[in-house]
Amino acid sequence: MNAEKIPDIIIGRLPVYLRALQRMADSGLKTTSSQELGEHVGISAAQIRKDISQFGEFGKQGTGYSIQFLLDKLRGILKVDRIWDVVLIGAGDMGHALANYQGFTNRGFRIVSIFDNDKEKVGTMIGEYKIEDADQMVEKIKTMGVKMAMLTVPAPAAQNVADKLIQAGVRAILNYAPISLNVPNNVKVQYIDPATHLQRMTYYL
Amino acid sequence: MNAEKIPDIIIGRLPVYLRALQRMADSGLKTTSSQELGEHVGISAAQIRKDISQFGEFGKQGTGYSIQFLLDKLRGILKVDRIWDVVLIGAGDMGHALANYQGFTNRGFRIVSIFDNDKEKVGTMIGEYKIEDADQMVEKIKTMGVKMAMLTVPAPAAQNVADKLIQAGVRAILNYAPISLNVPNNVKVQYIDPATHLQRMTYYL
DNA sequence: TCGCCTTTGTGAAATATGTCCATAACTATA
DNA sequence: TATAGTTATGGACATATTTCACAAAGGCGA
Repeated sequence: MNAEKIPDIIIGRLPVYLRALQRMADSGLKTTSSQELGEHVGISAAQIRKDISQFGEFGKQGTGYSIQFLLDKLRGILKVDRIWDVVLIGAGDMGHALANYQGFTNRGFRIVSIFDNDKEKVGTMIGEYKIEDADQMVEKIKTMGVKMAMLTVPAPAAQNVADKLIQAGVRAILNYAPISLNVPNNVKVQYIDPATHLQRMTYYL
Repeated sequence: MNAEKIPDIIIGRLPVYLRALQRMADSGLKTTSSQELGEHVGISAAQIRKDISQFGEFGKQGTGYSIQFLLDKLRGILKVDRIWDVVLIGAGDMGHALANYQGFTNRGFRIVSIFDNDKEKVGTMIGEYKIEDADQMVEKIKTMGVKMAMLTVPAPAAQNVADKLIQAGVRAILNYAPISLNVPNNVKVQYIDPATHLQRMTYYL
């Protein structure tokens, strides 16, 4: 119905719905149902309906959901109906992979700067980006007003860099360093650590 | 008390504890408490105690936990007290970054083969690995008996490759392709999609 | 228009997860 | 040995999340 307090776990599923709906739209479909969407993303139809109904009545009985309408609504809810500037810290292998990744732009994000503290790397190019000096990171982030960062520095440096990012005004960090970050309540962190993800599956093997 | 049926959500936290404990051990600490560990990983002490106590009485009242003992126990529970062979499918930028990543070996994993379907790439090297032909993927995986795979192919190819992996006996997939995979119940998938992770945070900005 | 089919939205019930707290166990100190 | 200070354990309690099941609404064909 309305947006009192939406649990984070629901927010976490919306990007998955969004991704699946985008694929359906791309393949020319116009409508879908909670049943069909659920089969695509591996989530029960009831849960999808409940999740969506938190934000309004977006479906039609007997018909299901208009894909384009639902896409627009979800993008609005997640605030990816705009382009977010993101900075990338760390120009190692992972930094290169992210800098070259073509999948950000049509999903609401744009890398605006890449920083590294290795003076050898500063000034060199990654694709269209010139690597900037980490010494100027805080000032530049403040100037640009960037709120999101991707962190691909070595683990021992990560907390220190995160502190600086937060000081510079960053409020959301996608952390590739294999370490838990200590951040204030008003800062969000998402963790990507392949070894951790693999370890989460071995239990079941 | 014991291992009747451990919720997946608990299994998911164990690798995080493991990672933090490993860091503590590396810095020379011998014991820790649920309180201290919780501060490191951002989880309440009560929850950590409850999680750990699912598997046995690993702590000592008044003292806390022996870091080395708890490390051993967690590794045993997660079955990362051994080395798992992993295949990497897709030799793009992300595949390169993973192939060069040094963080797998001391956390229980070893990349044993890299496959790509681009004949131009087959035979070329990534570090110490020679890229192999995807046509022979199924057979080779079967021969090696590999149970885990990392998937870094383009989204349109991912489901098809996943089907082949499963046919070859793979039971756990770390999926970097931005698409939900349809897999049988006895196969585990973990998703890594930077755009999805970023979209999970914009809601709060 | 009238049935019949489909599908949503949603309270209620069922599960699952997280927190609290009383108790017991251990350390350290005197 | 006694006492004070820590800390794990585990059961009770509180919250959160998921599933169920059904009324209501829309589509479609006769």
